[in-house]
Amino acid sequence: MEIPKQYDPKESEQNHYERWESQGCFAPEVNRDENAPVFSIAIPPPNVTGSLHMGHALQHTMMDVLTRYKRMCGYRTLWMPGMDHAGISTQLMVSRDLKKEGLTRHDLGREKFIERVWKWKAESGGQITKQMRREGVSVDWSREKFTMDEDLSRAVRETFVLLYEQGMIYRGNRIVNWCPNDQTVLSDLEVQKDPQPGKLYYLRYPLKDGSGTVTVATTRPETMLGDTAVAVNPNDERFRDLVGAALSLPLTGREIPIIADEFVDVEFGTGAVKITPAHDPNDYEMGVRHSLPQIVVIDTHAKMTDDAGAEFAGLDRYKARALVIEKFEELGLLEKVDDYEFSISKCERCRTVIEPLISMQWFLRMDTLRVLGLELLEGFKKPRFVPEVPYEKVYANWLENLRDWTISRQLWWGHQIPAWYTAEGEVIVARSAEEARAKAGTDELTQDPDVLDTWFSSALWPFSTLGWPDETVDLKTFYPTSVLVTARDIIFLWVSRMVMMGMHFIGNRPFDDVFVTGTILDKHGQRMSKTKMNGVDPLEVFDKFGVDATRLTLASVGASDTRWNEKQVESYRNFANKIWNAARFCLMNAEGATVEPSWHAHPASAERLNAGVDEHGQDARAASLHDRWIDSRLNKTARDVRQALAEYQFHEAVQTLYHFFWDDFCDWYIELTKSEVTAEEPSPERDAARGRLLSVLEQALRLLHPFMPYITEDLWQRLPGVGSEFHHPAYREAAPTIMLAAYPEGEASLINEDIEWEMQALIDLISRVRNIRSEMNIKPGEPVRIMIGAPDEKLRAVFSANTNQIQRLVRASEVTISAKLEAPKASARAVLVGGAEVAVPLEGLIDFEAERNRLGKEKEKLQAEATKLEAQLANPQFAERAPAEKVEGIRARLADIAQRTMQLDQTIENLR
RNA sequence: GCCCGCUUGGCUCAGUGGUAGAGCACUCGCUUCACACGCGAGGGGUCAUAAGUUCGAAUCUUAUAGCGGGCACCA
Repeated sequence: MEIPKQYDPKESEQNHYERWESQGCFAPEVNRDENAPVFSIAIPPPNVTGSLHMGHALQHTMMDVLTRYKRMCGYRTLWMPGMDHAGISTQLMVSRDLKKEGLTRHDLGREKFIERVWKWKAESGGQITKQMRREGVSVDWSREKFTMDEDLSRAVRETFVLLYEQGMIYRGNRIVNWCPNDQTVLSDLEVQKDPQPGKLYYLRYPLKDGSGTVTVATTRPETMLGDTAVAVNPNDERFRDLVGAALSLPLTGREIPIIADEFVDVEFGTGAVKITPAHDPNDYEMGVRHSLPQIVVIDTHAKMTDDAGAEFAGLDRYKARALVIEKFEELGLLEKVDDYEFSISKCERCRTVIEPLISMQWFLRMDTLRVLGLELLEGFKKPRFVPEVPYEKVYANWLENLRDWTISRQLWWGHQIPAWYTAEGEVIVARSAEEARAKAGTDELTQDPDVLDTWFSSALWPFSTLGWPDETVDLKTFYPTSVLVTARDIIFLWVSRMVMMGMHFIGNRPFDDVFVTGTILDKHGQRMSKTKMNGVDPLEVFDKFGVDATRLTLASVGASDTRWNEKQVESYRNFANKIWNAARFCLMNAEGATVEPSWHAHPASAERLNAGVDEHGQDARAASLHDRWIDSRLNKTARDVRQALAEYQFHEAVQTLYHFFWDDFCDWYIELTKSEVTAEEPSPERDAARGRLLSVLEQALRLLHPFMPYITEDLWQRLPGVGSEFHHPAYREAAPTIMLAAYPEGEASLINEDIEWEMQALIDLISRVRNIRSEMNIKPGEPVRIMIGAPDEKLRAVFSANTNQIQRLVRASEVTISAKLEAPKASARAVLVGGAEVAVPLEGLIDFEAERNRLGKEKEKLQAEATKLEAQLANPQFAERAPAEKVEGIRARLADIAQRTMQLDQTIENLR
């Protein structure tokens, strides 16, 4: 069999995904066990306009690891894919295309425009789904959803109608965040505060009676044209006598009162605040409290209205600002202008400065909904946030302070609000136009032109995708989902809303756990963003290092933020290559052997392997130390990986697998089994060793598969003897694939600490001798004799059973083992565990002084440790209060050090 | 302003109340019949600073500094 020396990720990435998908391996129906436990994930639907970025790749990797792992464990597994219609983004993107043709959406009209958007979606939308296939995600594409699909739209209308009927949705004239560029209202969460240097203007308002002026401070002088009061704190001595007095508002000739309100901060500015109820959220509230009139002076295009006065009408808000200041200066009413840094609200999408406006919009009342979320959290600890700190607190805190949600948007692309108006202005909310006409008793209806906030439909995602409002099998089976994997920036925008909607409509949480991933930063620690152009394209990383290596890198990010480090991907690329070459070795020596499906699950295997050391080497088939050792290590690895994944410790799982495969399997097991496996002549022993090697590899590939789907499948398919009988029992009928193989159990009975201790003694021996070779500058090809002294009988047995291996791994010509070491004076020595010693006779090669120094250094190290331990032991309170096992451990360690030190002393003395 | 997180070898990061870990980088030696994307052997950190709790703290508490993030109605 020809296998190249270097792993080519592209080839295996091309060869398996299509087969997995077309054979239905991703669909839960592949599982034929009716009683199988269920695992489900709803993907955070990417925007239809989007393309794959690191954040997606990160989340998708984690979700895929979990999904593939659970599937291999026999769960009925559904990872639901889909996309979000992304109202504003998509509308803007299509509008931009139109602009190139010199058109606006208004030229086309609503219907044609929407047709155009659908056309765009069919042609170039959803690029990301192709890119996701490259990632290897095991989502069930046969169930793919889009938030604007008819069934999901129906769910949206249903929820809207129900919420309206329940009095939770209302329409009202409120102050809202308005984007003058996008020409739509935005929710609080779509607005970003940007700190900016600006000016604080101090304006004088004359008292009507001419007895003086009151100075107010403002960052937005143009809004003074809409002022309807000046407010002071009722406890402010300075203004006590002025409350109730009238001011003459400059430039307008209007008369406005001075009112008292607790809200006013005595410390800030002058202590007197101008109140513009129509153009500031706080002023709006205060206006409502004091029944102040609302004068609209800025329109939806951020231009001044006629009510701003003839001089200002039609001016842009910033031009108006300059003019207001100019006028105040002329009138001698501009007291001063200070430099001032403050936060300005901007549209998250287009960065235009938000204009607070009073506008008729639809709102969703949050008072009862947020209580549902809080009760679920406080009463049932659901969802469980991982990591719990800080997200649970942040989430709870946000729910506590939640305000009503502005759900209408002045867009065309989205779910049009299912509300109709009669000629008389009566509001009819219905599931369809027919229902509305029936309810209204007339055909003369106009539907509300607005659409719903994109996040409204996203909030329904975990159940709308499963068929709600119908009571489908999918809904019953897969809701609540098992876990939500997401970035922290949409905890409020999305996570909390899914919880509230899920509780309200299904009466149950949408997911058990929320795993919040870290963020991948650029190498300077900055967030990756389009505007900064500092993003790393995952597809380029795939091309350069392979998908599997990238996935390992991403899985290692876990829950904390990490700077992008290409070196790390490179090292995992090397790991993939290591796997490739280990398998290459196994396959090059596979003749006469096959993988045994029952190898690890065989009822007798544990018994057989733990039958005890066969000191006579009678059972050549399975009694070797390294065979039983790799078994123990493999099962411990499986156990640890399972545990790590249960706690979403992806990094831990990757580390465990990496070190098992590279250190245990490649560096030791393959090396120790090589002499058996590479024997020239066929023999039952050789073929048995080959079979064991292949079986360990096969198990290791299964362990790695959730993280590295491509290379593991590629290699697994090449193993002699693999088939559907390797599958988890739930998948026996499916065509052979590693993705349906049973995930190794991590059987406790196969984890054997005695065996691991024995193997560790062997590893130590080999390492110490190699160290001597290296330190003594013995040429790699030069054979040495080694002499081992071991008073412990068990250790002697371990070493004698492995003399061949020792010879091979340290290039020894001869290995002698005795209870007491009697080596020539001219030897380099090392002290081992259990009072054992090793000596390498080096006639003529050894510099006695250098060797004494080398041993002296080792002794110093031991002494330093002993000093610390003794001090600890000498403390009477330590012996008294520390747990007995700790004290015992330290005593034992000290005894060991004492023995080694004594042996070192003797050795050093002998070298004189 | 309030809240939170981070600060561990040159770099990127794990970790933990009881003898400091990995990968990369570095040093030395190797084309040893799976792999130079490799093999073997090494060097390197008083775990930001200070005080406290404890028999014992890098790990818990508090304060400080630097960095990062979230929230907030300061005109």
